[in-house]
Amino acid sequence: MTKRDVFQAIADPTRRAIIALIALQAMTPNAIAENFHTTRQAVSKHLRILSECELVQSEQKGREIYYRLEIEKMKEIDEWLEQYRKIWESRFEQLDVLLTELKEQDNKEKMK
Amino acid sequence: MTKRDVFQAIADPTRRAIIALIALQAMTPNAIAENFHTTRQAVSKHLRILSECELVQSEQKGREIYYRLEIEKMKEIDEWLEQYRKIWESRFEQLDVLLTELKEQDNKEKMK
DNA sequence: GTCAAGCGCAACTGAAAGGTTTCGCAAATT
DNA sequence: AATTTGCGAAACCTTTCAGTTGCGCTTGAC
Repeated sequence: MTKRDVFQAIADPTRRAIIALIALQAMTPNAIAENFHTTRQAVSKHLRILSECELVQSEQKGREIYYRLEIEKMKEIDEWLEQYRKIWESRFEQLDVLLTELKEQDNKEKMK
Repeated sequence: MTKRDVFQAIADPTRRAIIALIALQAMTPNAIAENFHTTRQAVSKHLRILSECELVQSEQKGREIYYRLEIEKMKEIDEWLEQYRKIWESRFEQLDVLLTELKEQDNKEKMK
């Protein structure tokens, strides 16, 4: 019900571990819980939070429920990061220009 | 003192706004607070959290303290995202292959 | 039909988070 | 020297969160 946030979802280390776990193949809550030192219910709660922000989707198979990562949603984080990537890339370019200039200067020195 | 996490730091929307604000130029707590509907003290608390995980660095100038974004630290998020970026890029390639095949098939149809 | 397995949901608990208010300190202003 | 300004830290309050326990529902096995 509460509007969940992707950033809030990935804030918890257990949830990031769950994401990593189901990234390649869908898993059931029990199977996920076996990988941690928590109960199935705790995992279930995390899965609910991940579902609410659409980072995860579930599919019922008999009495089992498989959860899989909605990788598209991860792009949202990537998009947010993009603005800062631009900054550090531009700084790197500036550094690169600086290094190139220094190199050229150094070469001129050697030519003398 | 408490070991802070970058992911926890960016979980709060106010902190993300602060990050965006000081990304291009360092600012004082008061100047930052003017942009939000909170007190300087609240901003100060956020800055402390951002400092603890080294996302932000401060520099004293007289009685003012300027906070600037440590953009290098943002790469940590990018690195975490990298593993998932690989996944969605590989899926895109697979889709691309599929589309190409469909196109070729379509061309063959037209040749008839 | 009976029983076990696999779940989600609700209630409870302790800890942490975000915000406000108050205080004290240091640097600039007068 | 006295005052103002800019700040962090501590105390406090309220809300949220992560985890446990207990319960009830549905599905599959016997």
